[in-house]
Amino acid sequence: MTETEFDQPQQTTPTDRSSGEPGSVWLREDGTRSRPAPLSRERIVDAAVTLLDHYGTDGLTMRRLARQLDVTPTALYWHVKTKEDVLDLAVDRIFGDVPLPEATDDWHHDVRTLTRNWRAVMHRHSWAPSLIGRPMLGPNVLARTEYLQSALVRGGFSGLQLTVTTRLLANYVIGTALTEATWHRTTAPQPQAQARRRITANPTAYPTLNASGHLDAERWCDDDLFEHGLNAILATSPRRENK
Amino acid sequence: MTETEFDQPQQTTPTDRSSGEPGSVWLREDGTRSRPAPLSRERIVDAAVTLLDHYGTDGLTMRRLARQLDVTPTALYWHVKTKEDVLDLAVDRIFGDVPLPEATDDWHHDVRTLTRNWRAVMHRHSWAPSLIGRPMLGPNVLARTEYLQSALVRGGFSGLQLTVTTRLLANYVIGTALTEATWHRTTAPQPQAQARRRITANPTAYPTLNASGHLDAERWCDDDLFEHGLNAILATSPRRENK
DNA sequence: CAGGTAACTTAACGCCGTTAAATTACCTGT
DNA sequence: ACAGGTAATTTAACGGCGTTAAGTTACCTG
Repeated sequence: MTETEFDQPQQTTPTDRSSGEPGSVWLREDGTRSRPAPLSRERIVDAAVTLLDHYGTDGLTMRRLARQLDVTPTALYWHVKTKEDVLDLAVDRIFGDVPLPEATDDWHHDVRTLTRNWRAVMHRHSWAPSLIGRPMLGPNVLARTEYLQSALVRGGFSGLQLTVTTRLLANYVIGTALTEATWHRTTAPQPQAQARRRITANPTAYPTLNASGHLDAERWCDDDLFEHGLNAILATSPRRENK
Repeated sequence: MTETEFDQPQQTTPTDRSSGEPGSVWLREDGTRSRPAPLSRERIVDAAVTLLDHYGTDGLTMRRLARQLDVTPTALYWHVKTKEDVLDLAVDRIFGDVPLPEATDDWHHDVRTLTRNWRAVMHRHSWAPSLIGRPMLGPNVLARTEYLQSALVRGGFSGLQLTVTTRLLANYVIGTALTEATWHRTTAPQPQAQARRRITANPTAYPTLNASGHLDAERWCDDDLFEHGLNAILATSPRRENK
């Protein structure tokens, strides 16, 4: 970072601080990656995702983020208005990692592939699901919604049923990712064992849980359970055109 | 205000302090009831829920919590090991507010009522959904799961399908509550309008979203959408015994 | 080479969660 | 009645946090 003398591209700043026209933030498409390391919104978000993956939500700190970028904490505030911005951008960033498969004539397959990819990304960044509790309005999020709805339209959905099924699918994925991430992050076997003990200790209070094999966590894997739930949703198709 | 707790004397404490024997804190010998209002775990959780309802997740502070209880911040740490404990207890507390309706012979109706109540509680405490990203092992949470699964068993579910449908329903409710709480808490019309503008500005990027009426947020109310999604799930029953 | 602005640093404020030690309140046994 | 012990709370303090205001440097332009 010592060679700062000869770089002329000087991209226009991506920050519309405090009064710029909205949306200009997302529009930047410049490909000036010849720059060594001047610090930019993208680099900040990249580092943020790295830290989040590594240390979790509580582990992301403006100070730690700055240290990782060899910069003073306050330097971040030139490119970003607040820490919440960083989180919003990080969420949308990983949504951009969800591959949108090419649309086929089998819309069932398309929906399955999209939701599978979506859940996989959430699973890879287990901090993300609980952060979805914030306005999901980034371009990557919107692109995913667009893809999902277009597939459903191809499947014959429209009107009320289209909206219902879109939300049903999205909320199922989100809820699944949230609970799975929680359970997976609870590496400590202690609370799980405690809960199990509490259930088995009170067979009168939890008769069904004891009898249904709900406790055998390893009985079925999460992937299969998710897939079956997805099939159940898709079985409510308005028509039976494909497949 | 309303003392709805104090039952379930046999349940062991969900959090044991300092790796000691579990339950020592909760373990209430009947003789120690004479104290007027000294500060207890219950009072702490009550105040925490109040603060969360009023100020949101970020508004809950150990110091503010203590101030509300006319106590020094550090006094809380006698009854609670950490702030995370408070959050866990608060989540389980509001789960206790979900009424478990009396089981009827119409299991569809029972499931609908339970999930409706569940979603209503989440809607009343909009901070809760994003906090579900933590081990949900409290007694109230387990009671709700027990009720849901018993209803499904009555409906003829078993084995894999039972687990699949349980998760499908639970994750649908959780995801719905999370997204709805998010959207509802975003009182600021600015970001919503921004997103809408971005969608309408790029009709080629978001053709379906523009054509499907996805933008007309007021076209259908959330309650109806949730209910229809629920019906779609319940339509995948294994048998058609009731209704 | 002067000036202006973009990018970053220095310094500081107030709040946060949490610990350790000191202090008070309360019950019990003699 | 009083000594002693334990339960409950306070006093004091530490380090880290997000963020702001003001100062400083780097760099492009004229």
